[in-house]
Amino acid sequence: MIDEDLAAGRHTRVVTRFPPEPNGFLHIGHAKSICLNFGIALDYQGKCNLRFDDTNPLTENESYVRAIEADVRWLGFEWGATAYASDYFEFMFERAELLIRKGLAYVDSETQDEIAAKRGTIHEAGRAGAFRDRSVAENLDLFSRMRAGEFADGAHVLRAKIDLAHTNLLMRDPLLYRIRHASHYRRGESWCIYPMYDYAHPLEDAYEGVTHSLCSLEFETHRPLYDWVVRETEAPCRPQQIEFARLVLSYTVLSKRYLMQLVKEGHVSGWDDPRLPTLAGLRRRGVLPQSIRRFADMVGVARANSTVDMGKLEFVLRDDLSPIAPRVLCVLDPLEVVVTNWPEERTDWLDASLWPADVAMEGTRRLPFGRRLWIERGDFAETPPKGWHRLSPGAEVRLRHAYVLRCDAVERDASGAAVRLLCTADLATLNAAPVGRKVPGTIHWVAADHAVACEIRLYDRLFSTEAPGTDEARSFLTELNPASLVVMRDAKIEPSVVGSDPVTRWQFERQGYFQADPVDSTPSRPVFNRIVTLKDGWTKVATREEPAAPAPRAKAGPQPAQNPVTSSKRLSARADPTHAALVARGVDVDTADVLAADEALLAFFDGAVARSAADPALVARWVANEIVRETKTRRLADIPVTPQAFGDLVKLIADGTVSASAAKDVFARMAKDGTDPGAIVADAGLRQVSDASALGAVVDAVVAGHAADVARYRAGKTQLLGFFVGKVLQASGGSANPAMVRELLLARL
RNA sequence: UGCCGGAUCGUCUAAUGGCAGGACAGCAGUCUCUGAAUCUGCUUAUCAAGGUUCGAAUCCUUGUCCGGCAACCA
Repeated sequence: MIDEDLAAGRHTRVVTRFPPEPNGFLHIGHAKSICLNFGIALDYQGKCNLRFDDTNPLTENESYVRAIEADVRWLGFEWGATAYASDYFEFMFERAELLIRKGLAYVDSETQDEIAAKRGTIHEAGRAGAFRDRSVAENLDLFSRMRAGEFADGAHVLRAKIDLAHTNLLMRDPLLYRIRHASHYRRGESWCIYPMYDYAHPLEDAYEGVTHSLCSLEFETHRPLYDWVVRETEAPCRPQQIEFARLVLSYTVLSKRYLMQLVKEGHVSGWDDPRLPTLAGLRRRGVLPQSIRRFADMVGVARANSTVDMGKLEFVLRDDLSPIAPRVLCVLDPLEVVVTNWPEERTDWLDASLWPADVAMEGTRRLPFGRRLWIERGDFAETPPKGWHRLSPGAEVRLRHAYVLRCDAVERDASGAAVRLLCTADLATLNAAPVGRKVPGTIHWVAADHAVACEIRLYDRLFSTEAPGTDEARSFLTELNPASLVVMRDAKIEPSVVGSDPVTRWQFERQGYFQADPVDSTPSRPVFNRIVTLKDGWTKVATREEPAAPAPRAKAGPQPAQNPVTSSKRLSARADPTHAALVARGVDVDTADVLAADEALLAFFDGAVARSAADPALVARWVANEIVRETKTRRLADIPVTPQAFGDLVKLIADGTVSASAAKDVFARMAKDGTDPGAIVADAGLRQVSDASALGAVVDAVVAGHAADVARYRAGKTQLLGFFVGKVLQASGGSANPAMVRELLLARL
């Protein structure tokens, strides 16, 4: 779209903007918009402004401005000077006066309720209020007194004078300004009237020379108003509003209202709670900004509402972290192991690689090994399930980077729970495979005497349902995942990690990716946040014994065939004598439905038939397809094609001078500039070639030139026929007789 | 029920009227001192019915379903 605008000369450079309102924190949905806007600017070597849409003094403040700037910078984008809508108030005011002078805006002194009542409904037109026809002079006077502070809040508003009967409610004299005696965080008391979004936003864009104003789908119905403001205020440039679908992510919420409620009511620890999808939360959790950017790229931009699977984000997180996260050992839920064949006082320092073979990084650390160890409680099972690869009585596992260990005995507490494992290490297995047997599993561990106690915060999805907040019957709070935060206060980590650069993202082997909490972690009491888990193939296997998943939801079967006679629209159309007359002339009923429904179209058809002398059925088909398409974007009268010219075109088709596909190209040009069809055909060399030997040569050339594709076709990929037809048509400049080409190809292939 | 949008694998997203492709997820296998990663292979989609066309996800018609819109919020 932008390419088109540039090509058409509508713009010479691209300017976009990201326009947050400073009344909340940015979340990953905003990140999508930021990446889009800044990304387009980067792609086209244009620029993207960061502009605060601060036109409502009641909810906005400076701290949000700072937080938002920090978030955008963190994401990795740069901009010139930060812009503020509140800097344009004077400009907006002047343009409002211009509207008043043009008779396109007026001061309305009715109450909010009266205005709402008179706006009408989707079924009824609105009614004019008592003040709609005030004189320009009176409006100007009132408006300047509004600004001067002579009136109380709500006493007057400035409204655009557009159309109270407009089918789009937003066009029914929308409010432009309201009185608000409030202190603005930047302008203080200097203004007491504030512009509304629909008025302010287009002017902000125009003021900054924005070319493409990207916003979310719900503003679609605002576009006519946006265009109206740009046009009628005679704005310095003509920005174009383009809508796209906002991001919806499963298992979380992305609405300002919900996020605010979670924070205000203390369901989370603050805007930067690592469970929140806010950029502040994601950052504190340890997420890399590049992952957010990659995720934004991955989800794409479209105009269809959709919900992106949280799993996609998690994939990017893991994928970006794996190559940069050193691997270390940390036991979350410790269970004591005594290596009975290891001397009491002896500690060996083992060299252990920080990186797996598939990561192109090098480095090792010293890992202590002693008689007492911690292993993960979950890695031991008294009665192992089928397929268990870990420790159980009598069984062996590999201790990562160390020895193969066998469990000989289990010590239990009064309740029978295991409290200590007595094990034997096979001392011949350091950096060596055990002899005569396979040890299926490897587990992580930490030497008890050198372990550092730490706190681990395990974050999971904030909600346990896929689409929280969509069930009207209950509060979204009931959908919170009670296990979204699990704190392991007694975790043990290997000593090498302590004292490292706090921004390091670690992989705790077999657990996930972690980073020290930037707020709560101290050298004496390290605290780590889990960024994301590792993919877990075992729990999947272990839980698979459940009853078989329900059959995929039944695909909507074929809908019942339309019975033409049951469609009321068609029924009435067919009762029409015009319809009957068309059918009598040979036009098929479906096409007749289309023509009979529109008088202008019918007249056009008649004109074309008269000129072409061709079969009315053929003319009707071409009118019903080609002309009707053009009328989607403009009125029939605005199409520079006369019924006569169209009749000429159909004549060319009817007598075989041009093929149907060439005729479409011809029509496209006619529709653009009204050129005579005969001239186009001559000019572009579209006269249909039906000479078998001439076409045969072209077909042979194409077949010879695409040997690989020919082989695929012969191997059964018959869909390629269309590809070959296309190639031949292309080679002939669009003049070949397609039906004949097809025949020839079929014979050759 | 007025206006405006939208509909392609389970999910997200591509395809000047010419090979329905990619990613995630899933499945199977490979490998493994991380049940991770890697590697290999596989399954799965054009909302429906008509029409136009040599050829339709794409154009036309009708219908179905979904979303948005009636704040002195943005």
